[in-house]
Amino acid sequence: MDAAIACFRRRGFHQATMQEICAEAGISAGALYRYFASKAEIIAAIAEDKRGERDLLFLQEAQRSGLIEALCLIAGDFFEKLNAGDGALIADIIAESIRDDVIAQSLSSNDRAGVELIAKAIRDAQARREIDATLEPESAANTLYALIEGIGLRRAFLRETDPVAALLQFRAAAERYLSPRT
Amino acid sequence: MDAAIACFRRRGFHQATMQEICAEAGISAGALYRYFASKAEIIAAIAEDKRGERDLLFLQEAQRSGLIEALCLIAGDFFEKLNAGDGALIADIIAESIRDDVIAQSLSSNDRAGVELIAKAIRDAQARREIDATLEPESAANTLYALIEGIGLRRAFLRETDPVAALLQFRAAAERYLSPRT
DNA sequence: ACCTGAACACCGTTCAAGT
DNA sequence: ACCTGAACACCGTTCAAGT
Repeated sequence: MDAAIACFRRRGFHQATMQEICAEAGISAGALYRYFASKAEIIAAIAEDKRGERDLLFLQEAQRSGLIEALCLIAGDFFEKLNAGDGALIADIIAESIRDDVIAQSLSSNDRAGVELIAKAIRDAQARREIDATLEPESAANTLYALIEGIGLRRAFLRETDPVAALLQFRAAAERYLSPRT
Repeated sequence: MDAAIACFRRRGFHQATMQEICAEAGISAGALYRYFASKAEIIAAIAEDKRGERDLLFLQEAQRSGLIEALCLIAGDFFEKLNAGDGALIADIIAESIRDDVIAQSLSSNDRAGVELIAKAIRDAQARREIDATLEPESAANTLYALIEGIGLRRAFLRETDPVAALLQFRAAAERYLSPRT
């Protein structure tokens, strides 16, 4: 899987060949297909593997510095990845997920867990009167996720991937979106 | 190009073959390569062709019903497309744009024109005191675009492509984002 | 039980040959 | 000048043969 990550990052999902991944991993094509049923399944495994240990960090930051700082942690991470050249790969994963039900299912459970985590932090922040109490937590968490991904992909597309500028844009939008109504 | 659209919609960008497009168009492979230098160039031509006549409609709606209704026109259009099954193709186009500088350049000029259009409508709405006057128009236009694309792609990924629900989500977020500060 | 790597089916692209 | 379609180089995947 490390070999596949290296190859995909270097050449993108569709450009990287199974032969290259085999060479990088030091195994034959037959052996690779013993562990992954297809090329698409390799992405699914990679993406699934990427989340997890960040969850704890997020909740800690939400308690210590507030919801928006915690969101900026996630957003900043994502923008760094895009700036490092993973944009096309991320878009490939999205495309592959939209097309393939099996991949979508294996990724969306992970995604829903992330949304639930943010929703929980939103409820905490509402209890602390830090943000608007009339926001529906799940829906707001989803919207914030969409905003992060949308800003990141747009910036990759427009070749404006400076992660600091991207984070400023997200922070400003999130503050407006979350601030209490009058 | 109509043949390519039909094939891409039916099977996706990477799954559709040049042979299929040739058959659908009723020409040979050689003839196709007389008009398009590569498969990637066909997407670029399609995407470039898609905008244009909507611009006038947007400005009229912005004048008649306000900025948010006009934005909902664009967003609704986009969500309809995703619900009709174009999500994977759109993600493919984004991935291809991020990877390929030539495609990115040909698409981004069109994209910038769209952002400029929204920015203009934002300035008008600010003059009418309809929305927050402290928003920077270009940056806000970009953020709204990112929000539309982010919501749409996320919903396609999560298999929740009902365009009415998507539009409600966008409208609520846009209202919060644009409303005057206190 | 697990791996190898040649072979298979198929792809995007080219170009000599036609009209 | 423009088109045809067989041929080329190369891809993801398989499977008989090895260890």
